[in-house]
Amino acid sequence: MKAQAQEKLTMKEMKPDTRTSLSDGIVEQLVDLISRDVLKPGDRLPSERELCKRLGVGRSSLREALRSLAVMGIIDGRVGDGTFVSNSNKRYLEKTLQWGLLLDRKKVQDLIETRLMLESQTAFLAAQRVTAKNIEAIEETLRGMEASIGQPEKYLEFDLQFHLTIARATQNSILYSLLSMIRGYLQEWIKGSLAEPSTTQTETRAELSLLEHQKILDALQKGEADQAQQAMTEHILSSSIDLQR
Amino acid sequence: MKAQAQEKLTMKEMKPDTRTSLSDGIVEQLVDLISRDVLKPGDRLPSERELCKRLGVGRSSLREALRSLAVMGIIDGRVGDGTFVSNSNKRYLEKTLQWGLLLDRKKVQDLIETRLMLESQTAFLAAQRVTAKNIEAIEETLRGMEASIGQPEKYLEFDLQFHLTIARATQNSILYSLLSMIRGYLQEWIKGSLAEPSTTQTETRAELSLLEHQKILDALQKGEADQAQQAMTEHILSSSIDLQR
DNA sequence: ATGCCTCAAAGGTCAGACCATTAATCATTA
DNA sequence: TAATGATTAATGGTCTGACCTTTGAGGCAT
Repeated sequence: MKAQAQEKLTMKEMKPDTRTSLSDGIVEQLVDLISRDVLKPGDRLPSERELCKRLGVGRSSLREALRSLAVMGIIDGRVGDGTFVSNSNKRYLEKTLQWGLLLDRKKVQDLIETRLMLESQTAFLAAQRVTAKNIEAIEETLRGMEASIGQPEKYLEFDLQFHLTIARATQNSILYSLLSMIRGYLQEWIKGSLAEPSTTQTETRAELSLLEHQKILDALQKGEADQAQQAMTEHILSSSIDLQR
Repeated sequence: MKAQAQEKLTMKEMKPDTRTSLSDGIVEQLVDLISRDVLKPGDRLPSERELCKRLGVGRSSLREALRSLAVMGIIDGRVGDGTFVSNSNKRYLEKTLQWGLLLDRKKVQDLIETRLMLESQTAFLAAQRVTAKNIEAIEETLRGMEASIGQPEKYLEFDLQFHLTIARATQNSILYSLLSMIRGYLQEWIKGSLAEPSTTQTETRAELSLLEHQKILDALQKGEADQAQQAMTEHILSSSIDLQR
């Protein structure tokens, strides 16, 4: 039928089809509210059903809008509790970066290589920017490793935290995010090949590993960037030997 | 009621609550399909109703999953037609810049820093592994840059391809993937701040840029890894000056 | 106070319906 | 025959109302 097509269409100023999808419109409204600080981080949004009535849209559309914001890391839903504005919004990059990497077929060799690149320079940066608090946190993880020697599962976890804490010390969130993902993938792979017999004695390997970590920590404490990078490089190469196959 | 709570819970190996939301599970499945090239860019997904039946989920959940992928720029829905896999590695932000505010200065700085880390070492690796075919492709992009001087849009595109082609030359898909994403984000940001007046003459800047790129190519051709790394580092630092602010 | 129970409200999911848009098909016309 | 217009089936987009599990708060008994 197209009712308005029957009127004389004067052709003057026909809107260039500015129709945006409904849920996108909602996203825009909410982003606007948040960017104008009407909704501050930590705030709780009205319930979905409430928002539906207020915005005059169905719950599907509303939920798709919320989903968008959640993917961007702007809001965060907790079942049974409510939906909240994320404390640190702008997580969008990390989120999509994460999914993006998921798109890749993960080859262990490539992962190790990339990890070496990133983490050696991460150590360099960290040595320059590390705070007393960071050092403390790193020491904590190292103590955890010492305490859990002989328990590979636990040890690996502290190992992971050791490296991530250093990454955090660079104050570069992108870097942290990337390393976290790469190491995460490797972690899974490592666990999978834990049972396999190692060429070197596990005990000896752990002792060596501890020494290497200690060396990295030393360099960080002294703020010796080059030294930290060197120690990290050696550590990663050394610890990757068992994985190279 | 909690049926299983009534059994003797032996506490051995209780899963750390690994339950993920249903739609996130779907996202993972689809991402997996795409990453394994079962679904290639440009392909059309089965209709939503079809996917529902095949995955055994309701349409809401399915749609929320699709929404996530759409926000990330991985798929693209066209009403009345179907949903398609984005012929991608390009559409990252296109949508997102509308919601603005997502890229703050700090993040851009982090991106540049991370890019410098990755790309300098990428040049190093590429110099060792580059093939004749790679060289040819790189030369191609360089010619494109020369030809499109004075047309910032086009020039930027060839610039991007230049760097990505080098990344591809490392034969490390993870590396390529990461650089592609990082550079993609920066690209959008650069475009956004294209109109702003530059301190240096655009012409002069372009000339310099060409020289820098040529220098990198030279090093790659000669297989001089250190030299390539050095040239790349200088280039990135130089070209980032206008962005540092 | 402490712990347990109940219950209302929240987000998550489902099923079925309707709408607007699109592309393909078929019928009409010049 | 070729161009044009109408029909139609399928698609994504939206709405509704229902049910589920989880959560936190308030009341109850200990």
